[in-house]
Amino acid sequence: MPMLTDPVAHLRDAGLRVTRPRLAVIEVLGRQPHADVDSISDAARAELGTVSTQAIYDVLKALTAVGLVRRIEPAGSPARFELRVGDNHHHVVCRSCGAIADVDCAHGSAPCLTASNDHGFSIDEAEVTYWGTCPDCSASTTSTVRQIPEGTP
Amino acid sequence: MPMLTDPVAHLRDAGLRVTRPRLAVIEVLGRQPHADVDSISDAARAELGTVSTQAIYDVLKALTAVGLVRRIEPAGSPARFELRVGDNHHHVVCRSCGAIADVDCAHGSAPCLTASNDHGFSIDEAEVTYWGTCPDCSASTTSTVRQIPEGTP
DNA sequence: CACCTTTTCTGGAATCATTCAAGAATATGC
DNA sequence: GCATATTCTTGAATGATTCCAGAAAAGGTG
Repeated sequence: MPMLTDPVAHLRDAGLRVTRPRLAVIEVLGRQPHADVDSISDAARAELGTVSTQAIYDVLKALTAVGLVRRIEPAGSPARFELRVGDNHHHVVCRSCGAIADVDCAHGSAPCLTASNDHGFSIDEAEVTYWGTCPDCSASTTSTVRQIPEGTP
Repeated sequence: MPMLTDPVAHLRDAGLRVTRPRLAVIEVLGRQPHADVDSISDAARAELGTVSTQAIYDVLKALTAVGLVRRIEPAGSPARFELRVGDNHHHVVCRSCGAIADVDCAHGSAPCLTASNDHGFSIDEAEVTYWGTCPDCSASTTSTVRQIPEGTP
């Protein structure tokens, strides 16, 4: 992962000051991709002892603005963040537990960007969200939805 | 638009009671696709005289649950709703003004659903959001950002 | 057609994520 | 080392959405 080799250098390259909260956030995102603000705060606090929620929001905004971090926001779930990796990947979101995983689009590096360039919009990005059920949730909900315990005849 | 021929029948078919707020919401969505809750409330109130915000939310939830209405939620914007049409279309969202337009995916009726079925998720829907600039915003921001009116030499 | 049950609507308050504001602390260039 | 611009802290505000309990209305039934 070229992204994590030197967070300090990456911050400097982006013209951002190197601060402890920023390094902590980057470090956390390296370990937990798709984390939400809450998880990031918790993990960062575990590392630094204390960080304000504002600082986390500000850091994420700054990192997102320079493109070091990417913000994803699946419907119905708070914003999540991931280290920006060069490749053009998308996400699968679990309908029941909200888990997110990366998915490389089947069409190579520039998937689906060829919308029938409708309505005069100039399109610069195609974001694909796959909705489904994650392995864990599939396992616990065998076929249809049945809450009745096994032993009930 | 087969969807609008008889809202009453559609409600009945879906097993929902026919109430004035529901008819109003459907009627409004027929005229303003991609409306947010606020616009829907306003338009519905203009028609019925008075409707509580709750009623609007409840109606939208009920209609969405039975599939008569589809909820879309582009990042950074409140939820928007559209009458569920059978075809599998996607949306272009304008980055500066938030305008939304429908886009038929270039791949026919089941676009991009062929994600490299990663991580064991069972995928049932692919949602594509195109991000760009709408004609109006493109026009007012000619090349770089310039607010200077045309007549200024 | 009147009645009864279920579902829906009203009004008000609560929640969650996110943002705003003003001052204190800190990183960086000279 | 110091000055200054940027970043972090604390505390409160905002906006969308949901929860709650009671009043009203819809639709099937006798």
